[in-house]
Amino acid sequence: MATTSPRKSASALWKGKTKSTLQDYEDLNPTITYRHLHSHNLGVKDPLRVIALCDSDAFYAACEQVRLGIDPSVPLVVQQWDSLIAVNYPARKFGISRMDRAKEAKKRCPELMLVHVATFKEGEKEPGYWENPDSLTHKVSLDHYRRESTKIIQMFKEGLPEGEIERASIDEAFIDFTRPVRDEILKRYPHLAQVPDNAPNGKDSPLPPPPTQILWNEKTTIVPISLPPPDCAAEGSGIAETKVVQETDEGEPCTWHDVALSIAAELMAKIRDDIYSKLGYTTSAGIARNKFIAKLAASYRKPNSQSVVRNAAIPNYLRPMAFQKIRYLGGKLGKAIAEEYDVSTVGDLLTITLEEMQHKFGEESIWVYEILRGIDRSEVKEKPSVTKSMLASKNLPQPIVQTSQGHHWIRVLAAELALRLKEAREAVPALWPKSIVLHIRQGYETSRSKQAPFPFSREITVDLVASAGDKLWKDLVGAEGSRKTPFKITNVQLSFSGIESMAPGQRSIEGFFKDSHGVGPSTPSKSKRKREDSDDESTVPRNADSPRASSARGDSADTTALVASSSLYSFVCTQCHKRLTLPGGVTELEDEEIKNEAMITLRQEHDDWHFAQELSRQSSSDQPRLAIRPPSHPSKLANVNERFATGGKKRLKEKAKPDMSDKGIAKFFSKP
DNA sequence: GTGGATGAG
DNA sequence: CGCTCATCCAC
Repeated sequence: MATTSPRKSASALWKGKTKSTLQDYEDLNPTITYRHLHSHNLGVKDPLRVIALCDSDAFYAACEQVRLGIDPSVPLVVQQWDSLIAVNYPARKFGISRMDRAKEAKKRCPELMLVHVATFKEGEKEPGYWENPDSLTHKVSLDHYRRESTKIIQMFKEGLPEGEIERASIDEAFIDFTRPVRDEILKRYPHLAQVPDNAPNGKDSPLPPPPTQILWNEKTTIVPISLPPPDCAAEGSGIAETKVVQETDEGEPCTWHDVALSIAAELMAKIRDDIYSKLGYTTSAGIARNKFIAKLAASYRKPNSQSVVRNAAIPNYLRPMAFQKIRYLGGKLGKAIAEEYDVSTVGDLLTITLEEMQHKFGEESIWVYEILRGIDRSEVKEKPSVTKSMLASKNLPQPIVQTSQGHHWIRVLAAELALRLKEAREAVPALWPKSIVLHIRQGYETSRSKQAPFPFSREITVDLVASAGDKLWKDLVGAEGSRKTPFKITNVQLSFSGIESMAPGQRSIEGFFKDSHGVGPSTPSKSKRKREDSDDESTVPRNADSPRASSARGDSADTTALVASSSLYSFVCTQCHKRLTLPGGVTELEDEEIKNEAMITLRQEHDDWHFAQELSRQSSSDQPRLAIRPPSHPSKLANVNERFATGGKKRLKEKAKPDMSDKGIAKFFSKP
């Protein structure tokens, strides 16, 4: 095979090595063949792979500066209560940092502009920028920043229809330039499209020599090969201005991969320019062969800049770096490694053989081993545009001691969740959280939580969410309250989980009775079976199989109509002609009010069901991409490790696990 | 499915 | 610091 597996070569190479040599980095200078260039599916093994990480400079501060139309040169910070959550670059010149209090900052720079984040307060449906937000009564909202972030991501996608985009956080995205860059290479060097007749090995012949000089984008910094950066995390460390043309750096010949990097740099610069002119945000980007290096490169020079790390520059770039700064090594695992070998830099760890590391930290250490050598095979993978959960959380400077205060905060949190879900539905139709969860933390104790199914509803109101939250609150705190145990709640979190676009026939009226009126437990099997029966039939709503369908009146704006029979709590849907009846457990109740309420709910939920189905039908024809794209996998570390552990292609076998359960790396990613 | 722990930004 | 989000795992 022309494409040699880096994994194989790395592990084969390392038997018994005690000192790192240039050979360690053979992966960094692969031979590139016509097959490589012409192939479309090499993925992470593509030797011409080019990845960028682009992040917004002092994002929250920039959002406020843009929102308020402030001149970008004025020092500005975003505050949350008394502390700072974002400091723009002009303000940093005054020595202001995120750890400062608002008072300190103002003292350092009297002209400083302080903007408080938007907050929710009880009774308001939307967050606002109030005069005197108080942490005792308000809750911060990051909504505006989320929306601005979405705009930026959208511009990446529009500017690069061929590139894969992965939103990494609210202010960062990875971009896979491999495909657009390859297209451009073939356009600029058309002779590469044809394998020459005299090529010794056909498609597996190496490409002809690349150009000896590269015209780097003028706004791009090229990380030098020989001279390692003064500090790995040299954020804004005044590095000399770059030249318009960089010749082959220090005699290191250009490669086709360098050509690829330079094209990516042009594309990246163009998009960043666009983002600035259209949205007003400056960004910093890193461009390199994989996500890991791209991420480091992005902070090589900030703000409003971009940096390229050529493969040849990687060894010296990584060697002096404190490895605990590397993503996923910042926690317990990094600490354990540091202590085990009593070292701190990447260079220190290069002397550790793969076998040694795996013996100590398990099979999966191959991931760390390769990262240290500039290898990172994680993919740039678009994440689902909506997150699977939504959390609104509030720390209570003044602990809650009675339940009435609980209801207050739940209402505030519910308002936020309701708004966010509503907004999310603007993008993805028929979104529905399967559960609602309430977490509380008391003092030092570990937090407890309760969850419950959340009914589908077309209209997400504060009341709906708050009442669900209140029930959970009663479950959690009610016991304590009634026992008259004093409680001090220091944190409250309300969240939606299991958010998905509604699949038809999912949820009906069950939750209403069970949760609102306590009917469920007494007649659980009965009401449950009823529900399922009606669902099963609802799955084929087009079939007008109800004998009484003709009695339905079709002239209403509603899709359903009540049957005028007072003894029977049922109705026939005008759309699917299906009769829906209240569960037995409910009709046996005395309370007319509840039964009427139940009818309304039943009808509303049935309408909602049709509504959701309609929407999901539209969306599936609107966005065929979703069906065509490969399924998104959990990604990240676990899967990367999985692939390594199994040789790159096969599924993970059961047997791999016992080995590392004991002292393996695995335990550092979970609880001890 | 639930509930807790951990980590990143 | 305070807040949001994701993943993993034991139960």
